[in-house]
Amino acid sequence: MAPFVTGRRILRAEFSSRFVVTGSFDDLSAKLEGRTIHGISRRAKFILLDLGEGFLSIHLGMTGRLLIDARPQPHTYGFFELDRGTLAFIDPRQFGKIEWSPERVTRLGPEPLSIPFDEFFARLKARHARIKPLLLNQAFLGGLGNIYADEALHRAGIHPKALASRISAPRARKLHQAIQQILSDAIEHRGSSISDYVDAEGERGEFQQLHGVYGREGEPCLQCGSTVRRIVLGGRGTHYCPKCQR
DNA sequence: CAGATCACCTGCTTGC
DNA sequence: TGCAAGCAGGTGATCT
Repeated sequence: MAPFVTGRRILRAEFSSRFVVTGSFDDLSAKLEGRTIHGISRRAKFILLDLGEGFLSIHLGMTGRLLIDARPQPHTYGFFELDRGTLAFIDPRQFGKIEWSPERVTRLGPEPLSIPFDEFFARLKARHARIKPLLLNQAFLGGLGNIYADEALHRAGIHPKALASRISAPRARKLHQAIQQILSDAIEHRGSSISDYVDAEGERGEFQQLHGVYGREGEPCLQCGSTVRRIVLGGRGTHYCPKCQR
């Protein structure tokens, strides 16, 4: 998306969901219209448009899409007309968020792809919590979601209910590597498209075909052949191999 | 503080 | 065929 939006001016911005945009639509439009997009970046799961004196934060939630030059379609709750082209935010469930310079972006934990092992291990040791829900806690680590938490734990051979503070250094090392590997691999395959996710051009990802446990309840573990199980942990579906993950 | 439950939404799948 | 229940990639409030 960077080559498409960098240096573009926002001519018009329109919003239409009280759930996606909290506060006044007109106030947000007024903040955006006429500004130039200096750059685009990512912090955890937030897409950030750098607008000079502030930034626009876009979170895709579960079903959000941010599309370049999309055709008109239902559930479009944010629409940006640029000096060249358009951006559309589409989100059927409206769990996504569009916000102006929100505080919450500053309260996120370290980036999983750049946190050093020593810091990761120290943070683990400080927590009396089960590892799976902890990995999903965005204040602990910013950016892991349900799919990649399950996949990373599977690659590392760690049970999702393991207590974070009791994970040994060698196993923490494996987990740290597994998290970085799974994210790198997923990015290389352009993400996991289970039902809704597409990139800015509307293209689906392919990584869902390489999931080891996520969405594979009742199927054999590709490592050992045991049956993949699904439990609920912290309110989230959790997939793991009972033999590989102790 | 950990963790469970619920709530915010729509839409698809499953089971009766 | 129809309908209700269950489930979904996220996050945050509230209660125990």
